[in-house]
Formats: sequence, C-alpha cells, structure tokens
Amino acid sequence: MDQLRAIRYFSKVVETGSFTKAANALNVPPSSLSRRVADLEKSLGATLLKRSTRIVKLTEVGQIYYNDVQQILTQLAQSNETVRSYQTTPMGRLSISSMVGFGEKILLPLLDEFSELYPEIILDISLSDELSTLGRDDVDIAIRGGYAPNERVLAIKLMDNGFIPVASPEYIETHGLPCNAMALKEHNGIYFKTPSGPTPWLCNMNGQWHDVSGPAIAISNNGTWLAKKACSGEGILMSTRWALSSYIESGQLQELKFEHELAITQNSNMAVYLLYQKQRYLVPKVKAAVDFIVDKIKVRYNF
Amino acid sequence: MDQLRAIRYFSKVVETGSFTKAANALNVPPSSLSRRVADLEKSLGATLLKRSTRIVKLTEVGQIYYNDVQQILTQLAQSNETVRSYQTTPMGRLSISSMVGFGEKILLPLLDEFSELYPEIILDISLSDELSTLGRDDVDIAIRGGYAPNERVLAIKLMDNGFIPVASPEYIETHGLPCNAMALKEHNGIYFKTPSGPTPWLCNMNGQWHDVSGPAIAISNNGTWLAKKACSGEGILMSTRWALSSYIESGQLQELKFEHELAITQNSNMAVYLLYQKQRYLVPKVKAAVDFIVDKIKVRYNF
DNA sequence: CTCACTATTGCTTTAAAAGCAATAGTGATT
DNA sequence: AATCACTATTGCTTTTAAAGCAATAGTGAG
Repeated sequence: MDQLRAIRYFSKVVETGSFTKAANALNVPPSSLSRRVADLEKSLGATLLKRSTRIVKLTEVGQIYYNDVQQILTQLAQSNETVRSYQTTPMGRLSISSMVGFGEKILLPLLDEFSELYPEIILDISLSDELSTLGRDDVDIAIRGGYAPNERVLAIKLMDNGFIPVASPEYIETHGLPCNAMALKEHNGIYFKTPSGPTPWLCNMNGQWHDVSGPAIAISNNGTWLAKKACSGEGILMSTRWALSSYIESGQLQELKFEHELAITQNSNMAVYLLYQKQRYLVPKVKAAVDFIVDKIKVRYNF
Repeated sequence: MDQLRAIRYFSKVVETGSFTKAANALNVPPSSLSRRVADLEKSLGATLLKRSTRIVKLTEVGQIYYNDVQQILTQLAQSNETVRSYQTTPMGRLSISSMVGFGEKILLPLLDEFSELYPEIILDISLSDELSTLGRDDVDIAIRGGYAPNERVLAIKLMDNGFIPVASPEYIETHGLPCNAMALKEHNGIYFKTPSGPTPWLCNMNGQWHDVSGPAIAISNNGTWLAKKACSGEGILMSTRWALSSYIESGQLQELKFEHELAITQNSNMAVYLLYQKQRYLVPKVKAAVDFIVDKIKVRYNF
C-alpha cells in the first residue's frame, strides 16, 4: 500500500468533509478514495472516519492521526522542496511577514530593489503586528520586535528598536521644553499601541522605574498617523528611532533628551529581529532574501 | 511513485552503504532499489547518492535529505503506533533511559512492580549518565538530572536532587566534626563524578561562592562504591539525599549540617526529571509507565 | 414516505513495481 | 598493467495494485 497516497486521500476527505468532493478535487474516482482510506484504516486497525451517506466526520483517533499526519506532510514537502531547489536559482513564492511600521517604512522599499534583482521570486508580504508562529504558517521569513524564538528558528538582529521622545518645534515653543523626565507628566501624550496595549512612558532613575506618561490625546498602532499628529504640535510622541528619523532630519520633529533615558518597557534590549527556519536557509530564495535584507539594513541603517 | 517506499529504499541503501546489501535486508531484488532511488532522484531533480560500482556515498543534498527524511519516518511510525495502540491494553517494548544511580537505587525496584502489573510490556532499560536526545533515539521515557528540555518534550519533576554531605560516625570520632563549611577543606574528600567531571564542594556564604573541597581520596561515578568507602570511614562524601537515605537511616552514615548549605553547583534548582515526548503519551504503554512511575515516586519519596 | 445524494462494491482496464537474467563499469589484487 | 570479483544498472517479462466505470445500497432532508 502506498501509505503516503492513502494519507493524502484521507486528509483531503477530512478537509472537504466528503469523499465525492475530495475525489473531484483530486481528479480521481470516489471509489479510489474509499478504497485507499479503507486500506489505511485496515493497516492501522482503527476507524479514522465515521461515515454515513450524508456526513463524514473524524473519530477521536482520526483527529489525532490527522493532526500528526498534517505536520508530517508539510515537513516532507519542505524537505522535498529544499532538495529540489538546492543549487538552483532563487525562484518561487517567498512569504515574508513583518511588523506594520517597520514593513512600511523600511522593508517594502528594500523589497522593491530585491524584486528587480530576483524577478523570478514572487513576493508574498503580510504586514501585521500579531506574532505569527513561523512553524505551521507557511512564512519563510518573519520580522519581529525582540522576542525569544524557539530552537529551530534562527534570529538575526537587524537594528535597535529603542523608543525616543519627540515633539514639534511649535509644541515646544508653546508648551515649553520639559526640563526633566518627571515634567513629562504635565505634557500631552501621543501613544503608540502594540498588540499588548499602549506603550507608557517609563523612566529609570537610580534603579527605580517611574511612569511619566502624560494625559493621552491620541493612541494608535499606526505610526505614521501619530507622527503627523506630533508634527502638527498636538503633543509629545514616543516611537522608534527608525520610524522618526526622517521627521527629525527634516526638522519637523526634534528629539527630547533627558538626563535619565526614557523607555516603553523595563526590558532593555529591544531590537528588530529577522527570523527564519534554520533548515530553510538552504532554499536559494530564502537565502537570497535573508542575505539581501540583512546586508542592506547593515549598510544603510546601522551607522 | 510511492515516495515513501522510495525513501525507505533510499534510507536502507544509505545505512548499508550498498544497493546489494540493502536489497538483501529488504528481500527485494537490487534492481528494484536502483529503480526506486532513481525515481526519487528524478522527482527531486537532484542526485542523492554518488555511486560507483564499489562504493555508494551520499552527496551534500543527499545528506540533508537523509537527515530530514529520517525524522519524518520516525514521526510517521510513531503516529501509526499511536493510532494502532489507541485504547488497547499496554503492551510491547518500552524503552527507558535513566541516570545510573537513580536507576539502580529507585527506578529498577519500581519497575519490578511495574512488570508484574503489566506483564505484556517488555522493558528495555538503559542506565547511563550521558544524556540522550530523546528525539532520534528510540527512547520512550528518560530520567535525567535537571536540564531544560525542548518544547516537544514534557518534563515532570520527580524529586529534588540536592546533594548533602555525610560521613560515618567513626570518621567523625577520629577526625572531629567540622565546625563550619570552611573546615571541610581539611577533610578527606570522596567525590561523585558526573559526565562533566567530579563534583566540588561549594558553599554560598553571604552571596559569595566558596570552593570548600578537601583533598580527594576517591573519585567515581559509582555511588554505591563511594558510599561504601564513606561507611568505612575513609572520608566525607557529598551525594544525593535519595542515594544516601538508606545509610543514614541505618546509622552507617550521618548527615553533616552547616550554617551555610553546601551544594555541588551554583545552579540551585537541581531536580530529577522524567521526560517523554508529549504526543507519545497517547500510547498506552507510555502512559501506563509515566503514570506509574510518577505516582509511586510521589507517594514513596516525596514525604 | 420518498427523493436526492453519497459511500461502497464488483468487475475490467491500465499502470507500475517486482523479479530475473544479462551487461557494463570500477577498484583491488596479483 | 591486466585481470578478477563484485556491484549497479538495464531490458524484458511477470505479477500486483491502483484507477476507472457502472451499479448498488443506505441515509438524512423535505
């Protein structure tokens, strides 16, 4: 018996919920599916599917087996692809997931260049601040703010992700320059929001953490909109240096510096990481993209 | 093409290093192997094996593919077994690996009872202090001193693994009771050896670690032998409480207590863990053994 | 209670491995 | 350097297993 084929048939039946539909999807007669699945069940000595003419559903073991087998199928597919594409030119669909802000501001412009260099790679970009697992999901490369990845995943630090406070010159003129971190409590706050909530203004003075957040006038997970608000003098904003650098350079915003540095979390080593599955680095398209992104960002942003 | 069969053929060829030997092992003509492996290579578009009439060896991709595929085969075999044995009585070969000392002193007596309870389970016990990976190796259950397992492996704490210093009454009479930890430096030392070397006597005094090891008169990885030496008054021994408790109870050895506790590593939370692969808990024999061991040890040793 | 749809089964056809014998190539040995 | 022994491969036939088709039996909805 070709167990692999039987498993594929079985999976399709589970996914479509019907032998007939699965048969159409696979372009084989329903009788084949029926027979192969029956073979599989016989060889396992267990009933995987509870069938009636109207409805097909998984048994308890069937559910367990389906889950296991799904993982095995993807692993096998990946191994096959690794070998197939080994020492060939980079090509095919490359799926990249990135944090929204970083994606819009830095990654997408970079990938435009990348596409010119490797026209045979079809990019599939998802921007989201929710963290994807990078295991089950078919994401080749993920870019995330500093969190610890698991052992199968390799993480490369792309750049710092420290937050800095800024305000427009107009705002400072009107409201005065805060003389120290504590004074921020009296200022209008524009807050960046992560999936785990708005980021407070924190300050570490002599080993003690203080929350120096001022009254909020705007909260969003969209950095650009917040930066606009800051530019028009509505308040003080804390965001990442890379998100703000263009505004600072043009003079629209200016960095506020204090004796005691500000932060948005007590966890100090915040950074942007590029993540990929170690074994997938052998796939040319993945290797090409990882190398390209890491290299360009090293050159352009880590002055 | 039956890819699974092709992969099995391929693997056998790799393992035996020869098409002919593999063919004998599998009871099929060599031509079948040759053809199936060729099919596989064609479908992958890569050469997996470098053949000459005398020698067969893996190419670079072949090596990668072989490693990947090995894992997939074991996973599939395990999934199959899970289903096959689902809700049947515990039976079959159960492979357990344990630290030597713990195995001899605690586990094996326990497993004698287990065998009576589940006569259909054939036990396969390996005692070793080297740590096995529990992934590739076909070990169902492993018992190890506190180290962090990976995500797929579940760890259950069986008992503490703290080391205590002991000496025989005769030794104390002859050499005097050490008045504090520092005084140990003047005493004869009997040292337990782990794979990473002999275990020193360490003492944390006011946040500072001191090595208070005395001159060694015996070093071994065999706890029983060391305990005998300690009983005959040759020196002071540090070993685990569970290894020494019987001697202490009989009065052959007595525990030395100090103001500042002794240890053999700066890492404090030493413990004995039972490890198993999460998904394998569904296999009755594994579940039976895990439940049995954890339960018995909870009842008997965690007073 | 009937109808429509579905999974299954018996039978035939088709495809793909197994099996066997012969061939060609390679590395060690003399 | 030439032969020898052994091995992987290939051509061909046989065997096996899956595909394909048509007919059947069973079940849930209306």
